[in-house]
Amino acid sequence: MRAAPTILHLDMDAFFAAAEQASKPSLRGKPVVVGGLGPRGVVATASYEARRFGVHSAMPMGQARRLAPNAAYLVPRFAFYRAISGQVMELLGRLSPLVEPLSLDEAFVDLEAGGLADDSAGARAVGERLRAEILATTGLTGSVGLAGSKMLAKIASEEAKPDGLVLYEPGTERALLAPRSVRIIPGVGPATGDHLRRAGITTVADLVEAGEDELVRILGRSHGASLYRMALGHDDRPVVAERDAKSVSVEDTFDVDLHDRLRIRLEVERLAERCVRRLRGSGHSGRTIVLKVRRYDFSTLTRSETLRGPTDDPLVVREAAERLLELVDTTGGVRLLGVGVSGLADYTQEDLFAQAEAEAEAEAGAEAGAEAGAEAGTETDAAAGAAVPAAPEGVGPSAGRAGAAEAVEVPGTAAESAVRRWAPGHDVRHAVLGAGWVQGSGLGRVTVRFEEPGSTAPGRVRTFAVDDPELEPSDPLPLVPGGVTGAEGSAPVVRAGGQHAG
DNA sequence: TCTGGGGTCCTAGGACCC
DNA sequence: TCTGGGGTCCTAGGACCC
Repeated sequence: MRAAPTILHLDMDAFFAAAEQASKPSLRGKPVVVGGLGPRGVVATASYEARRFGVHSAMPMGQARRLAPNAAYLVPRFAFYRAISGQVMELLGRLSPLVEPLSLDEAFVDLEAGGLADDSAGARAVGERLRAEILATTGLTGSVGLAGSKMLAKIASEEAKPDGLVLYEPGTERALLAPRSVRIIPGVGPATGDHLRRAGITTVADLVEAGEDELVRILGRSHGASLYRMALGHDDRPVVAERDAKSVSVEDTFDVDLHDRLRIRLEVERLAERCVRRLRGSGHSGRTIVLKVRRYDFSTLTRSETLRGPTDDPLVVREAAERLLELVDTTGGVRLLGVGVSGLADYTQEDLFAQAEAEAEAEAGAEAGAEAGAEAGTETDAAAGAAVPAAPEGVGPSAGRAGAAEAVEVPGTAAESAVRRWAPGHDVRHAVLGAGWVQGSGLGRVTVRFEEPGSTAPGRVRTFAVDDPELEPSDPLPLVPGGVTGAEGSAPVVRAGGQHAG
C-alpha cells in the first residue's frame, strides 16, 4: 500500500471478441463468441452483446449456442491477439520500467517507478491518456483501475468495465471492501467461497470480524493469513517486471473419448514432442516430466518423474511420458491427455553437458531388457507421429477432428485439413475480390465475407469450393492504418499467466 | 452437445539425511 | 533396537486465474 494511487491495472474489454469485431466490421454491435468450436469446446471470450444473452467465459459452447443462437462463433486467433497485446504492452512500457503482464490482455504498472505520477490527479491523467493511446493504436478499449495496491487496482479496473477508469483513494480501502462479497478478493474462488459461507462468512466485513486465527483454522496457514490481510485492505505485493516461467505444458481434449491403448500412446508421444518444441522455443530445459490424464468421468490424475538433470531432448521426454502412461489405468476411456515439463533451467551448453553425463550414467545402470523394449516401441510410433501434420495454433483436436471416430487411425484427411484451413473467423484473400474472412465451411464449400477492418459497411458474402485456386488463407490486416498485424510474430512474449481474456 | 488450455501457488505425506 | 526433530526433495492433488 502506498499513499498515492500509483499502481495501475489495465484490463482490455472482452479482448478476443473485441479484436474480432474490430477486424470484421459486420460483427460490430453484434454478439460474438470466441472459443473452441468442437463438441467439447468452451467460451474463451464473449462480446458484451453476447453477455446480454447470458453467455460468459468458460461456459460450454453448446450452452452458449442455446442462449445466443444468432451470435457469430469464431475460433481464437492467438497470433493476432498476441500482436495487439504487444502493441498495448509497448504503450505500458512507456509509462514505467515496472510492467507486470498477467496475460495477453491484462497488466499491472507501477507509475511511481516510472516517475510520471505521484498523486491522484497525476495518476488519473496518466490513466486517461493511456486509454486514449490504446484506442488510437489498436482501435480497442481497455479499462483502468488505479489504487495504492495491486488488489485494489484490480478491483477498480473490474468496476471500471467496460471502457472506463476508476480510482480508489488510499485510505478508503476498508470501507470500500467491507460490504462486498468475499468473492471480490482475488484468490477466493468457488471452493473457498463455499467453505467460508458454510462458516457463516459471506462479506469482507465478515472476514475481518472472524479474525485471522479463525480464517487460518478454516483455510490453512498461508491462505487464511493472506486473506485476512487482504480483507483489511493490506497488500504490499510489489509490481514485478520479470517473472521466470516455471513450467511448460500442452494438453488436448478429444472430441470422443479414447479407449485404444495404442492410440492413447500415440497421442502421448505427439504431445511430448509438442511440449519439447515449446520448451525449446522458450529457451529452457527441464527436469520433471508430468503426464496428465482426464478420464471419461472427468476425474483427473497426474504422474510425474524427475530426471537426474534438465533435458530438452524430445526422445528423453517422450520416453519418460511413455513410462508414466504405463502407470495409468485407462479402461473406461480418456477425454484429455497432457504432457508438461517443470523444474525449468535456462537452456545452456552446461546444462546439456551435465544432462548428457547424467544420461550416460543412468543408461549404464539400467536393466538391458527394459531398455531394449522401450526402444523397439518408440521406433514404430515415431514414424506414425511424423506422418501427422501439426495443427495450426488455436486449432486443437476439438476443432480439427470434429466427429473423428476413435480408432487407431492416422488423422490428417483432406476433409480435415479443409476444416483447419477454413476455420471460422480466419482471414483469407481472393485473387479478384480481395481480403475477407471465413464465415463458415462444410460440405466442400467455404463462405467468405469480403470486408476489411477499415470498411464502414458490412461486406458482401460469397461461397466457394474449398479447393478454389483463387482463394487462400492470409494474415490478419492491421486494425488501425499503419498498425501491426498478427503476421510479424515478433511481438513481445507475455510470460506467465493464461492466454485467455475475460 | 457438460465441463478448454495454459499457467501459478499451496498442502501433505513419505523418503532420506544429519 | 523403545522411537527426536529438522530440512529438503519428490509426488499427487486441488484451488485459482485468465
